[in-house]
Amino acid sequence: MEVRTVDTRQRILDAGERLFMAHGYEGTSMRQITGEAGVNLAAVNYHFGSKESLMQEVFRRRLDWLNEERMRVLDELEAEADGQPVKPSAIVDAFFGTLLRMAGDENRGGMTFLRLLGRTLTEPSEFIRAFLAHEYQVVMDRYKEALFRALPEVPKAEIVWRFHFMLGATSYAIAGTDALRLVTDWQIEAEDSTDRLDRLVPRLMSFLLGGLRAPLPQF
Amino acid sequence: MEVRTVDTRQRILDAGERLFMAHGYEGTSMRQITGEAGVNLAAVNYHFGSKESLMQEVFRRRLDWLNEERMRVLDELEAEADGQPVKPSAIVDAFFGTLLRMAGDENRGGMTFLRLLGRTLTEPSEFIRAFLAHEYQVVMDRYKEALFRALPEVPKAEIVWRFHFMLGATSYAIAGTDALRLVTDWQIEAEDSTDRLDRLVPRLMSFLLGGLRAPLPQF
DNA sequence: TTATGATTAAAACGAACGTATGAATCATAA
DNA sequence: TTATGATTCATACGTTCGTTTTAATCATAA
Repeated sequence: MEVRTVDTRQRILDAGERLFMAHGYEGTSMRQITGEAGVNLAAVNYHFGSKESLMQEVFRRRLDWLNEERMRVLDELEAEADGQPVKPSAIVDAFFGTLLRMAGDENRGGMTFLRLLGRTLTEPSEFIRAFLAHEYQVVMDRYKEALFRALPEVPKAEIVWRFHFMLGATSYAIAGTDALRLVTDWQIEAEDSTDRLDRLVPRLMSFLLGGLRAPLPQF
Repeated sequence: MEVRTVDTRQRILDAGERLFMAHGYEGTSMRQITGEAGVNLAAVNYHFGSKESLMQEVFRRRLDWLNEERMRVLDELEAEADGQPVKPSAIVDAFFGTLLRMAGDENRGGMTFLRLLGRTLTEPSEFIRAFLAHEYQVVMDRYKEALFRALPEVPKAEIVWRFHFMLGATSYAIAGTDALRLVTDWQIEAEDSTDRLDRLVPRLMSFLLGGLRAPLPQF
């Protein structure tokens, strides 16, 4: 628990976060990580035990705060609502807005972690899916229940699907700052990256709410 | 160009498609692929040259048809419209509906390819991103232009963003038949897989159109 | 039937992987 | 100052990776 230790752990976590984001879990080697972190190759196994454990720690460091924050905000909303259902827009903002606003906070991983999370949600190795499922379970259930109460006229299965679609749109919007160039070329280049994030939140929120409240499909 | 050759190539492509879908590009080894295909290890390099080229061929085999079909459908729609803008719902269906309906056709890769595509869009290795960008460029531009004309009152940048969000929701909906269990547990289990797909298309379409036509965000 | 080119097969290549080891170095408390 | 436990370091281990090589086998045309 000395200065150097904390520093080394931190440097490894930071490098891992960035490299896993850029090249994926399998595509990143321990030598890349320790190289970028400027520490010895053996440091990862000494401090974290294994590459898998490092990956988990990279996520835990950020998700613990995020999930607590999501719980806290929803608690607040439900307290304010005083028994009444919380507005859908407030629920969506509490879940996705909180996530997106993380990207503005470099101390919480900023864009890097957000993009890592986005890409990991669609490329889960077995061990990472199990880990994420476990970390997310409780929060997910709370938010689903809140949406059920907020939209009593919408079938629950439909809400679950739309939650899923919202997750996808958000993951992709985050993960794909590069893939974005696949869809667009020039239209968005003008905005710099912080400006882009500021505008992304309301843009995405409008889209998500529009989708959530769309007319029900006719089978 | 004999029977055995064609068969070997096909078996490798099928195995590669399935394994890349399940474990990602980096997470799949040539020995897994040739093992599952029941061919010799050297067959991949003989027939495709390298692992990267195999990956590209796995995509090309499906995307060529998909992109042609998307072009054909949009051509038809614009011919019918006879100079007038095509309805947004028709454009969305031509792009995303065509994609989703591929999943019902086992001869075109079915769910397997669709999920591979979905996950690859968020985990692109450099070489794969370049390849997809090249394959998609022309089709994307056509559809963007069609949407610009269909929604003249919406700023172009906004349309591009929303196209991007729609891509994300769709990718995730496809790729995440497993990750889905992260969000839901029981609600959807009841439906079997073909039934699920039949219902997914209208569900997703409602969501996408709701998002596309949502009120513009206030900055 | 034999010659030829295409394909398959077995084996090996060097490189890179994640991990483990044991000695050197550090910070700290006695 | 010395002893002790924590950390860093260089190095090596055994595996697995994608690829290459060389020989065997196949199908086909002369």
